[in-house]
Amino acid sequence: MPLPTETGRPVLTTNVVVFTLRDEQLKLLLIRRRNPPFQGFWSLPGGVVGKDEDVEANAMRTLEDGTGLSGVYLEQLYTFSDPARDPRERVISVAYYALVPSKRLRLRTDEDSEGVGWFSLNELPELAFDHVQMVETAHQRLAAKLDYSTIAFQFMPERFTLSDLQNVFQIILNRELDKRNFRKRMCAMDQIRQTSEVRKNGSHRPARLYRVNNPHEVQIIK
Amino acid sequence: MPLPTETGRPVLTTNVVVFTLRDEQLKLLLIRRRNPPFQGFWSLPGGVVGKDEDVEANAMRTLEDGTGLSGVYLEQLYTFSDPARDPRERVISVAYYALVPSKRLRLRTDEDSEGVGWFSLNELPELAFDHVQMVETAHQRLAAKLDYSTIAFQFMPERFTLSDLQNVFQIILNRELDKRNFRKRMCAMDQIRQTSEVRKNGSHRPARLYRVNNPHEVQIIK
DNA sequence: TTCTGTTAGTGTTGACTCGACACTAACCTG
DNA sequence: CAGGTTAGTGTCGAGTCAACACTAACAGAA
Repeated sequence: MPLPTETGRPVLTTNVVVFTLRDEQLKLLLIRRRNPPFQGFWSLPGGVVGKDEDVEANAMRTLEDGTGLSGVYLEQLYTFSDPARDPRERVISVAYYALVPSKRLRLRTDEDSEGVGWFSLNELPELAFDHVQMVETAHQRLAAKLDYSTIAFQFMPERFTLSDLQNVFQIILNRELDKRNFRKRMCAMDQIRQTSEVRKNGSHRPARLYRVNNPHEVQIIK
Repeated sequence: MPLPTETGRPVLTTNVVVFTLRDEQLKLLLIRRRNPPFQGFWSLPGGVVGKDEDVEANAMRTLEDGTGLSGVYLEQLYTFSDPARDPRERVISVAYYALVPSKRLRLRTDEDSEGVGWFSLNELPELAFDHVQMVETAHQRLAAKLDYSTIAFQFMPERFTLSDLQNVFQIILNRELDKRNFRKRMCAMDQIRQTSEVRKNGSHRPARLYRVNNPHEVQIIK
């Protein structure tokens, strides 16, 4: 299999679906396109992979440019390769998705003026290219992984309450969960530990704070 | 995001992990490399994606070249992009895996002389590039999907016995299963139907033949 | 014809998992 | 101190899952 000459090679890009939780909603990071095609449309952050650049490293860099964060959870999602997905010419995109705890994001209100914004999954604008498909695929994967991995903890700050955690699950799965069963399940899987601290949060009983045992690992359970 | 000039683009290829079941073993298709690098090593079939070619179509074509079969189950596995995975220059590979029923393959004994062969997963030769990693990833995915999809039926011929089917599961999972529980599970999921035929196979009770309800679909169950 | 070897085919039970369900505890505010 | 709000806790029934042993049907040999 001889390698082809440099002409005739498709363009390789990455895109990253960056999820976070804010205001009781699952949100994702979008960038407004300044140039054609799809000028003015919102799109997923992404970049062109250089000849000697690792694809995942490219996605990570894209993510850091968009959020200012490093060291967050990043996973390859799917490679999108429809020949017509970019009207200009053949562009193949390796899509990733990332989870960031909202506490680590600095909140900016003037995001839109910079052409960067966080959008609720329910209220997405029309997206450029095949990015809707990427978002749907990422959401499905995320919801599926809640069940059989410890991925949900990637959204959590260092200390959190069980109610916080339940909220995360409910938002991603888009349904309510039973409080007692949820707490039983979480404790049974032995991935979080009580701290000695509580959080006083208003005019009601304070909540015990927990922390994740291995915050930087995502384990497959079941 | 302006597209890069044609120089500086990485090469894009596909590789396909083609599984079949033969002689009570899970086997996969390998090709002996005629040229450097890794000259003389066995490797997964693959091809270079042309500028205007769909990646999946390329993988499908690769599969047809290797097996003479079309219309078999093919699924994207992962995109491998380590900058050092090809010693020549930057080559990115979108890996797929495929399942073919052995009944549909014409069996050739002189395969090795053609530089093409079926190898048991337990007795793989040293493989070129990062193809071992592709094989392992594919095997894991396959085993996982047995549990929550109807993928196993892709290995079955049109008519088969429950013992045949149990064998397929046992070989892929590499452990024995309980006959009665297995049969209960298979019948319960309502994906196969009895035929009126039986297979007389030797000096013992003949076995009822079954067929798959939707042979061309792989459904997610659970 | 009968006996033997071989694979096909069939149900029950106990352990465990999972979801439904309601009340008390602790704090703040007025 | 009464009322409002969130935190925190256990039981029971249903369903699922794994373990387990014997009979049925055929071919070939005696």
